[in-house]
Amino acid sequence: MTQPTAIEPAFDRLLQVAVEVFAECGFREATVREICSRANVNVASVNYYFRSKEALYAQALAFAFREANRLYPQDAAFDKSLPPEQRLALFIKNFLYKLLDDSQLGLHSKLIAHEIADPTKALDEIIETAIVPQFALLEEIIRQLLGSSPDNVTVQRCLLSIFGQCLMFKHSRSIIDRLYPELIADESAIQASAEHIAQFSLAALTQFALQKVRPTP
Amino acid sequence: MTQPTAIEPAFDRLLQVAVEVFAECGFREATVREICSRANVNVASVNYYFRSKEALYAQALAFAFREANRLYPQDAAFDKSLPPEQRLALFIKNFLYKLLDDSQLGLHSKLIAHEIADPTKALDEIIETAIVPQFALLEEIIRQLLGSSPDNVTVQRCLLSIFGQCLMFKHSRSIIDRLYPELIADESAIQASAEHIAQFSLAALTQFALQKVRPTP
DNA sequence: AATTGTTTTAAACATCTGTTTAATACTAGC
DNA sequence: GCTAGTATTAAACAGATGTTTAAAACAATT
Repeated sequence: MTQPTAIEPAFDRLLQVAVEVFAECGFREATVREICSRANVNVASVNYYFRSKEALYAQALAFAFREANRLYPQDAAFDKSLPPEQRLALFIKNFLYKLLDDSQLGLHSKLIAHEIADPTKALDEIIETAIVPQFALLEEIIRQLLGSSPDNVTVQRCLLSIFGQCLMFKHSRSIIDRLYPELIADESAIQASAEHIAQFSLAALTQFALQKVRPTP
Repeated sequence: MTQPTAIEPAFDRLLQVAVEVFAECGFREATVREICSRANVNVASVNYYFRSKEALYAQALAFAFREANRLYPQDAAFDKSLPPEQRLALFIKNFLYKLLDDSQLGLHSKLIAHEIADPTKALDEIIETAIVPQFALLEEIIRQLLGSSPDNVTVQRCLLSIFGQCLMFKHSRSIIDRLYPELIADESAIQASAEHIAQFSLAALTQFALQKVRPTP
């Protein structure tokens, strides 16, 4: 029971609870009163410590992202000395774990999911700080696997194919929960799902690489 | 300017506008007043013709689904006399077109997208009537391509891989609009994206089929 | 033309929203 | 112990929301 007691200052409690509530409800559905109630704090505190609900949201987003990147860094996939096949598998696994972590951390991806589905002003900054770097890393790995300088749109589409497979588990979670719950039942199931995506994508990419060299004989 | 004039009865105008507004805003964010305003109708009309906002939403959902299935039927992909490769390509193309159609129709997929991201009571019925049949059809095609009775989880994961690639264009539309707008710029770009997904998936599936026959030598 | 049933209307209702205010409680620093 | 700055509180504000009401307008039947 990590209940936010008075031992932590109200500011911190507020920020932490805000991450939770915004992750659950999204910006618009979340209410200041709910946040304050859970943090055992007066309604006026949000406007006292943060300027407004919107400002609190921005700070909560930034906080959640810092935490997520601290716990799920992509540095293994960044290692250029590894073979690209392994880097791809590492990238996908880490990304999926980050997405599906339902502990304190899963909140981060829930925040993004809400933000993507129903963008607020904060989306542009999120894209810059969180999404573009991930895209760039995966793009580099894909180029290594495709070889022989493929055209940009092909790389982009392959990138979306891979991200799409991963994000399916996040954005369509409500469907998977009802139709295929066993695919995300426990950690080993999640790992198996990650390995599937890696195999599936690798198979497609190597096939693409072959076709590139020997274009439709 | 297909502005809803008084020529159509208020009930129909209301239903039509409701689809639009719910598609734009989702159930919770949409307001009865906005719907009535756009339909040139008094606020009380929603509760007069439909019992409540929620009942209006349910009817709007059902209406949009009927329209979508009327304009984008999956009957070509259903044709069992076609080779599975072609059925897969047809399925993906039709599905993606349905998703990305921004005319009167795209509204249908926006409604689902909102519903999946932020489920209401209506989700269960949507899953039954709209999603399960699509899943079943694609599952049948996948089984045909994998051959030799693959285990269920493999089929399920492949299915999610394919749907995930398609849904990426819907659920992460806000990101694609900003980073890769050329991939959905016009009809030919969308068709090319559909063909990419089909090729990508087919490559992976045939590879999987080979591995199944000759398991990791 | 009067009566009936159906639509439409403006107004009000009750509740919830983010935000503000002004008073109170608390906590150093002298 | 008093004071200055900070933190917290209850109450109120102004606006929006879904819903209801009761009166008015309309249409069709007799």
